[in-house]
Amino acid sequence: MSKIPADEILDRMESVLNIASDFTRLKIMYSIMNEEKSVSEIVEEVGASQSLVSHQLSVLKNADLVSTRKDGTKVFYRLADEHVDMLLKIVYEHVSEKE
Amino acid sequence: MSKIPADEILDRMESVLNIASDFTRLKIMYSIMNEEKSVSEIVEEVGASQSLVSHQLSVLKNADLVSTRKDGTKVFYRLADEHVDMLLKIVYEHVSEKE
DNA sequence: TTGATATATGAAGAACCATTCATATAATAG
DNA sequence: CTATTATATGAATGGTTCTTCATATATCAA
Repeated sequence: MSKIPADEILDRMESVLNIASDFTRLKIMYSIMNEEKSVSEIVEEVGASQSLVSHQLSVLKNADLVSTRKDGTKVFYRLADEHVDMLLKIVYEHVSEKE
Repeated sequence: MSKIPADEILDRMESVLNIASDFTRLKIMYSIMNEEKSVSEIVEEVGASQSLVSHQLSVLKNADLVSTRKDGTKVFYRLADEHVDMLLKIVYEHVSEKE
């Protein structure tokens, strides 16, 4: 009989899920799943415009789904923690199991 | 070096995440997390209008996040599978760990 | 059939968001 | 300092969606 969480928690959950639920952002998260990458590397791998990738990286950063490291003119992004990995894996499994 | 999944998979992942990312739908999913409930029970526990709950239940159903059982005039809803549970738990943990 | 209860649905409006385009900032090399 | 490379950001737009209101359908009792 698990109670419904407090509104504040639900709001934060809604925010995280909503931010994860975007085609470009999903691609970005997969791109940096196992190794950090610079913005330009992500742009190339994801195949979206520099502006769009940068916008979406800032959205992901604000939601604490990714974190950054700066080195010279480059900024390297990586997934924030293992929850993000697990989130992607579970959803991947869920949609893969449908016939 | 996990590759980015195919567009079709990403589309489905986007859809599942997007549908999970709603305040009312999160409340509904928590409401039926451990036991199936009828629509009217869900309406009462969630504290939203009958119309809104019904609309959102149909959204959840179409996305295969919940499944149903009919008994007389009542319709009982439950979470579709253990992935939905896990999804909620992981996101809950993620947002709870922030200071 | 009539009434009551349970659930579903169509339409409409307000709010929100992804993407593009143009431009700005930052860091480094020469 | 200037040029270049790397990244970020503001504005605008087109599209989407949550919610409400009103109404419809369905099941059962009497």
